[in-house]
Amino acid sequence: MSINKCECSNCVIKNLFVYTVKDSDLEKICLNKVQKKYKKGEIIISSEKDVDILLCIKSGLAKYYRILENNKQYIIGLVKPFDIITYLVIFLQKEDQFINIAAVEDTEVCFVPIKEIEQIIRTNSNFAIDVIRKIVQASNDVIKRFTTINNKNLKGRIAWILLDFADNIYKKDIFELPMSRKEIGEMIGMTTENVIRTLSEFRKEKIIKINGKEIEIIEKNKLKTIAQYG
Amino acid sequence: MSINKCECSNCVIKNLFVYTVKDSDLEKICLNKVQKKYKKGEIIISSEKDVDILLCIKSGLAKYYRILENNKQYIIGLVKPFDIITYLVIFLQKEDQFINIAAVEDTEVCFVPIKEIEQIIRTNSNFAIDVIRKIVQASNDVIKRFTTINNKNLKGRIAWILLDFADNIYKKDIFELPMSRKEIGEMIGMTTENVIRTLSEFRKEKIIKINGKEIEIIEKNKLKTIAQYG
DNA sequence: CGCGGCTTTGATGTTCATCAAGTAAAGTGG
DNA sequence: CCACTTTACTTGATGAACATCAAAGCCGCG
Repeated sequence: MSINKCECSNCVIKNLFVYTVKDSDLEKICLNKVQKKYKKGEIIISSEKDVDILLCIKSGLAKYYRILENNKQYIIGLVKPFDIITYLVIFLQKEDQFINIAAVEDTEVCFVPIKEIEQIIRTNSNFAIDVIRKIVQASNDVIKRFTTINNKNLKGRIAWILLDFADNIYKKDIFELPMSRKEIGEMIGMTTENVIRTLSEFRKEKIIKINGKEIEIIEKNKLKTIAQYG
Repeated sequence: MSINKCECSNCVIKNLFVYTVKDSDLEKICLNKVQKKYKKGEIIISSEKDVDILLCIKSGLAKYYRILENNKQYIIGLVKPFDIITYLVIFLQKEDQFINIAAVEDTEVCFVPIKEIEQIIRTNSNFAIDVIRKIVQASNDVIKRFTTINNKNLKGRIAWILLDFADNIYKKDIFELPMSRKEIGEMIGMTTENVIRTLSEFRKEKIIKINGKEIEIIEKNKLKTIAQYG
């Protein structure tokens, strides 16, 4: 992890803060924000600490997850560049906070102290409404993913997540899987062996090509059908 | 469904609106709120309509659920008296809104137009922060439930939900199950037959007594163990 | 009184987790 | 840089957990 003050003039984050934020507020945010780099695997937010920052991804990929009693990870979702990843955790009491966030790829994030954000919420009502909107949206995304995945068999789950990577994360039909087979299993509720087995089946059926971490989707329509009816 | 203006002087809802709400705001809320009664099974919020109200349960019990492509219900959670049940849906665009809410028991709810709430959010920053806090809390509850349930086997799931009814909903170890075996299955991801089978096993092992919809928990500690390790 | 939905139990088969064992890849320390 | 260790990946065999199918009793309701 390394810390740098960032160059606000060309900051990608600015575009994120909705137009409801006044220029003067933006200045304040930018003055106090800090940019950090995390290597693949490093923990960004731990469930053991208070979350006193709003955290936005500039590049890379992160996962948010829960550690269960049996010490297994349950990956709740991924967070990609330009997402603000601590929305679902802000203003939570420390004792209620069970979510961890870690870098899945090398990741650059931008910190803004919650105090700053709270100040803007308090003085700019448009921003307050907008924050609520975004939190509700994020929460609904999670609920939708869970209810979707839980109703699919193993083939359906793998098909679904491959399409998710292709369409929502990488916007390409050929991409490097950012996570291990184990982590994929932890995200869609299946064992490592079955993740591998199912990927292999898709390869044998020539629906995808596999080269280590690289996946190429060949027959997207078949994949869609499997994702839908599987 | 029947509509009545309610008696605000003895309104249980008042106590819900956090102390951050000024008396004058409370007046405004109370002037515009409407109380409705729903019979068991009636739909309170449909995913096909914009949600323009904040909705609080005064008595009874409601479920929020998604209808999946295969036309099955997925029950995301239950909402009990004094909970505000539309937090997770407010300010969502109609096209993103997939959650339905229906009465599980005869239910009395209190409506406040979102416009009113928005007005208070805009003028009372403490209230705005408090709304965010509550939304985040509600969203975390859902995530926690999903990740917990998904990691349990069938016995563990039934044990867990029985304890949930006893400890969080009814606060008694003897209670009437508010829902059918089918609905319970739809909430914890198992078939109706297996809900019944598992309940029967618990009965045979004398962990619970069953009399139709009435459940009495006899061996709570055993149930807790099963819920934890199952 | 009869119909449809809810409940219950048993029998059967499929899906999936677990176990085992081996190969490949990626870190690690001398 | 190479031997070493660990971690990730892969395939097959086995059994357990769970869904599905079937059949019958029960209850509420028009």
